[in-house]
Order: sequence, then C-alpha cells, then structure tokens
Amino acid sequence: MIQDTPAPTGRRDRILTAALDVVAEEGAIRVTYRRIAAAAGVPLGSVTYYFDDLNQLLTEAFTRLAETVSAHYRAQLEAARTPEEARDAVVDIMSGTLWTSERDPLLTFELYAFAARTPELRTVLNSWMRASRDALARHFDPLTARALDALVEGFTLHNFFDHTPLGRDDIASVVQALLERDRGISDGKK
Amino acid sequence: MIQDTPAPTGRRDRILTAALDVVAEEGAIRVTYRRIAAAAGVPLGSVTYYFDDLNQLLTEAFTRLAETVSAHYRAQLEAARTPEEARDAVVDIMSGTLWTSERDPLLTFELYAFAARTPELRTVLNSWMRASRDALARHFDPLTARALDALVEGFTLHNFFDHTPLGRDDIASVVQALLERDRGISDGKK
Amino acid sequence: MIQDTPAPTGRRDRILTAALDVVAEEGAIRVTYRRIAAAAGVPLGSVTYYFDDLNQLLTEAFTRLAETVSAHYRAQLEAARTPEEARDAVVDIMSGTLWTSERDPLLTFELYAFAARTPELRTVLNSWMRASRDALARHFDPLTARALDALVEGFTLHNFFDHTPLGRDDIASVVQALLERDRGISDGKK
Amino acid sequence: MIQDTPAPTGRRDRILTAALDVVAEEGAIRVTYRRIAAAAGVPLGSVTYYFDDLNQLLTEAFTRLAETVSAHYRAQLEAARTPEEARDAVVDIMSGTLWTSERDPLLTFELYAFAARTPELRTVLNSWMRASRDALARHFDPLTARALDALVEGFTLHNFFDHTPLGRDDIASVVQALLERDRGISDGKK
DNA sequence: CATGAATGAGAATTCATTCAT
DNA sequence: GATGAATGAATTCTCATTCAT
Repeated sequence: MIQDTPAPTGRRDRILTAALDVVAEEGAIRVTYRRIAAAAGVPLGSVTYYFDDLNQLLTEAFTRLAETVSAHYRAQLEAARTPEEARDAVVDIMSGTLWTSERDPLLTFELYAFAARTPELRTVLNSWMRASRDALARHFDPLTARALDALVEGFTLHNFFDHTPLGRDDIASVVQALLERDRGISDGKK
Repeated sequence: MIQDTPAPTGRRDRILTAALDVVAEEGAIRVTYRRIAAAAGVPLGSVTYYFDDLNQLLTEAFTRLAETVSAHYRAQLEAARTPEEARDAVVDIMSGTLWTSERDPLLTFELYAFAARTPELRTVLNSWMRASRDALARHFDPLTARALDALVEGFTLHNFFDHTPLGRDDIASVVQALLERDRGISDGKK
Repeated sequence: MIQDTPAPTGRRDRILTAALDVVAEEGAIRVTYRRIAAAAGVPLGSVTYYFDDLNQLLTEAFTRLAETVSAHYRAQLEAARTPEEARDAVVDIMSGTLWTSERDPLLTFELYAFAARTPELRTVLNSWMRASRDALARHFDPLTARALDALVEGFTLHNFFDHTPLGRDDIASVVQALLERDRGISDGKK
Repeated sequence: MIQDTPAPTGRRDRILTAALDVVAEEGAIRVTYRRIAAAAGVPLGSVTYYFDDLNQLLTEAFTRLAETVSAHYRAQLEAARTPEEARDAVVDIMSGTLWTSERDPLLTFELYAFAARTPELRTVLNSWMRASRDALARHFDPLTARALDALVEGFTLHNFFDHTPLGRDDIASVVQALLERDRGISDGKK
C-alpha cells in the first residue's frame, strides 16, 4: 500500500493558517491572494489553485478560527468539576488571562465584522454561541449562562480598548452578582 | 424659494457620510475611493481632493460614527431622572430596540475591527467608553457602571448573531441582579 | 507717486527660485506645479497664475541658472590680472573648490539633460559657452581657451562621480601642459 | 524553419531596451510605464509584472546603457596597438565621429542627471570611469589618462551644444599637448 | 498536480488645469 | 490680480484571474 499523497492537507492547511496570519497582521481589509501566498511561503498560483474564491477562503479560515476558539472556551469550562471551579474559569476568561497577545481579540473583531455579512459564517457563530452556552449551562441556569456569555464578550472588548482594564477581583464581584440571581431564583424569591 | 447652493456643510461632510454608507452596505473590506464617490454623488477627484489618504478618510468617518453613537447613548441615559428610569434605559439599549436596522450593529463591528489597528481611533473608543461609564455612573456605582456597559456590548453582539435573541424580561432580570450587587454592598451584606 | 505694486517681481521670482530648489532636491523628473508651489510657500493657483506652461517655467528657471553660473565663471576669470592668476583661477574652478555643495553640479547635470531638448535653452547654453571662452581668451589663445573650457566640464563631472577625485596639483600639471601648447606655438614650433 | 517562440531573451530585455528608447526620444522627464509599454509593444501589465518600481526599471536600463557605452569605449581603445593608434582613437572619440545620431549624447546627459541621485548608478558610473582610465592607462601614464578621459567628456558636451564644434585637427593638437606633458616628465624636464 | 508567466481591470494617488469669487 | 475649490485625466502600482507547461 503506497502512500502517494505526501502532504495532502499540508498545502491547503498552510494557506488557511497564513490567511489568518495576514488578517491578524494587517486586517481583513488588506487581505489579498498575494499577501496570503507570501505569508504561506507558496507561489501565488498555488493559492488560486486551491481556492477559486477569496471570500470562500476567508470564510473557511474564519470558520476554523471560530471552531478553535470555541473549542478552547468549552474545554476551559468542561474542566471545571464544581460550580466554584466553573465560576473561576469564567472569571479567568473574562480577565483575558488566556490570551497571550493582541492577536486573539484582533482576530475576533475581524471575525465579527466579516461574519456579519456572510450567512455561512453567521451560522457558524450561532453554533459557537450555542455551544458556549451549553457548556455554561452545565453549571448554571440557562439565563445566567447567556448573561455570563454576553459578559465575556463585553469585558473582552472593553478590556482591549480600555487603558485601565478591570482587575480580576472586580470581575469576580460582578460574576458573583449574576450567580446570586440564579440562587435567588432557586431560593424561591422573585 | 429654492435653495440651489450646494449645501453649506458641503462636500467634505457628504463624503464622510457616504463613506459610512459604503461601509454599512458593503463592509470596510470593499471600501474604495470610487465607491465612496459614487455613494456621495461626487466625482472621484472630489474625494481625493478632500482626503489624501483613504485610511485617514475612514478614520475620520469612524471617529464621527463613534462620537454619534456615543452621544446617542449618553443622551438616552441622561434623559433618565431616577435610577429606575436609568435601569429601563439600559435594558432598552441592551434589547437593541433603539436600532432600526442592521446598519448600526454592522457599523459597530466594522468600527471595532478597524479601530483595533488605528491608534487614533483606539483613543476615540477609549474616550467613548469613559463617557459611557460616566453617564452610567450618575445612577450606579462605578463597577456596576462598567459591568452594565460591558453587558450592553455583549448582548448587542449576541443578539445580532443569535437566532433566538433574549427577550426584554430576561435582560431586565439580569440587569436587576447587577443592580442588587450594588445595593447588597451598601447594605453591608456579603 | 504711489507705489502700488508691493513686490512686483517678488512672487514670480520666488517661484523660479523654488523651481530650481525642487530640481536640485528631487530632480527635474519629479518637478510638478504642486511641488514648486510647496517649495515656494505659495498656493498652487499662484504658480499656474504666473506660468501657464510648466516647461516654460523650467526653461526660464534653467536660463536664469545658466546665466548665474556663467556670470560667476566669468567674474572668476576676469578678476585675474596676469596669465598666472588666470591659470590659477582655472585650476580652482576645475578643482570644484568654488562649489559649496552637490547642489551646483547636480543642477548642471539636470540643465544639460533638459537643455538638450529645448532649443531655447540650447541657445542659452551656446551663449554661455561662448562667453566662457571669450573670458578665457583674454589670457590664452582661442584653442587653448576651448580646451580649458572643456576640461573644466570634464573634471567637474568626473570629480563628482569619482570616489577618488584628482588633487589640485595634478590638475595644475595638466593645465600647465595645455598652456605650454600655447607657448610652443608662439615659439614658432608646431 | 521559422522560430516562432517569443525570443529567448524575452520580455524583460525588450522592456529595458524600450525604456532607453523612450528616454532618448522624449527624455527621462517624460518616461511612464505606459510609454515604455507602447514602445516595447507589450501590454502595460507586462511592464509592471517585470518591474515593480519605475525607478528601479530606469536604474536597470541606465546601468545597461552605462555598461554598453563603457564597453564600446574600451573596445575602441583596446584595439589600438601602439600609442599613436591609441592617440588617434582618443581623438576620434572626442570628435564624436563614433556617434551616429544625437541619441548617444542625449542618453548620456540623462544618465548623468539620473545617476547623480541614484547611489546604485553612481557606483556603476564610478566603475565605468575606472575602467576607462585603465584602458587609457595601457598607453599613457595615469594622470594623462585621467586628463584625456575628462577631456573626452568635455569635448563631447561642448561639441553637442556648440554651433561651431571643434575640428579634428584642433582636438588632435590639444591631445598632443597632454601627451607631451607625459613625455616631458619622463625626459626629466619641468 | 502545480506554478511561473502574463494580462486586463481596477485601485490609490497625483496632477494639470479651469474657474468662480 | 490672486487663490481656493473642484475635476477629469493620467500615473503608478496592485490584483484577480487565466493559461501554457
């Protein structure tokens, strides 16, 4: 049995990765076949060979990004065994401590802008959000899950642009308040 | 009596407005001098006469957008006379009822993506955020203000992409929980 | 008697001077109305007001340059009272000691390139050369004058591009040889 | 047997040649991608495919010119077997009899103007001059070589602009004087 | 399969030129 | 007289796309 496809996914993969690199580095606004080719270290013809349509290429690259980020997010939450651990995980995520550079939030912003106009990606994002909430819902009631999920988004964005980002303690205090809404409900209040 | 002078505000303004129209309509990714000129109904040379640099044009247009949105936001909050009215205003904003079309959230996403790479705009966004919080802080304690502000962001985004957006009552419940954090503190609890 | 022309030649003059500045700074290849206006510190409309034709403007500017340089050259020679002084003056000129920067040779090269295609300037250059030779001919025989004049040109150009320009003594030795041709003739040889 | 392949040397070469044609015909001041493309008989996109930068194109074209002229010059001198033949060759060159049209001097003037601002070309010109002198130095002492070389430049230029160019005999007389400097030195005189 | 060459369309800019004031 | 506004025509340069090999 001869393996005659030395790197079947290799080339295509590398191009998709490079596309995200270009988006991270220069913005979706500056993405071109040429720049992707340069970033991937492959000839221009190679990019157009694998991808007839630049929008499709970006959609695929962004889809991959969304799935990766979503998977990380869920993994983070699923590692939690107790509600307390889950709460800490959420606070971690909101604090942005998981991000090593500006690359991730930057890519996220580009993703939203691009996805808003790409039905295919809107579906992907919708699934992502659903998955996130499901992961949260293992520890919290559905509405709290959605509120936490939204807060993750909000703090991420604000912390990115804010010169004086919130500290972990403050974030924890806010999260605690949302969790108490949950408890308040189960206590029979409201 | 017909006013046939080309409008006192003039060309420059019209071009900036048109630029945002193009961004809203086709995305920043597709903005070109030509498309802006077409949208503004002015000759191409007219656009380049007022703006030597396309990036600069976009920066200025987005700055104007940020200031407009920020002003609306503040006006909304400052109209509130009591904490209850303020709470309702916040819930309104989170529900997206103020938005008449997809145009506003779309522009916002583009704004964030573009601003992330434009120091000048990052400063503008930072001011915007500060102003928002100050407006909220007239009714709530500082941390609650920030949490609410972040939640606005998060719900806006999620409601845009989610097929089943949250209803007003659910949002109100979440907001209430954050406000009780505030009260809880002043009550000496926790 | 009222003087109602505050600076009649001022504006026009300044533009011509600025044109040469642009040529010196960026090369005739990059001369435009706009750059001249910027260099002169006058509005664009002002340049086109005074000069309908860019080529004519350059021709006039170069004419002025040629006349200035030629005048300097002649002044240098006419200050000489004896053949020895004249010889020293020529050697000085060849050594480039009169030039304070690269500006002068640079402008000269541009002048030749431009003049080669501009009949009006060719005439100017021809006059210049004639005047130079006449100045030299007050001290040397006509052919020697022409040879010296040519040598000035040649050494100037070579010294500009050569990393190891000739020293004054070497130049003096060469000039001396040409002068002895003169003497040899008057001695009856040939 | 017809060779219908598009010539082995190919497009790139043809474009460089065409560029010099445009410079010779209209001056460096009027060189554009379009004019070069038209002169080369290739589509505009073809020129920009091979040359990203117009300046670089011109630099390369002028480099080629310098090397060609320099090679001709050296060939002319190296064909000489005796000092007498070398002297005659030099006089020929100074008389401009080798030039078949105004094209060569015109290109030379443009070359100097352009090279003066292009470090890469200044290096090329420096090499050219060194090579010229080396060729001359096979027959004459070094200083005489430099003087002759400069004189070539000077007479070329003056003969181009002068309505009454020098005759061959006059030039020969001047050259002879320089050669006698050489001899005078070896004779121990002066 | 893959890619270098090639090209036509279009992009950002620059510019000469015109003209109302 | 002088100039700011305005514009249509290039100009440089970038790109998507095609295609022969």
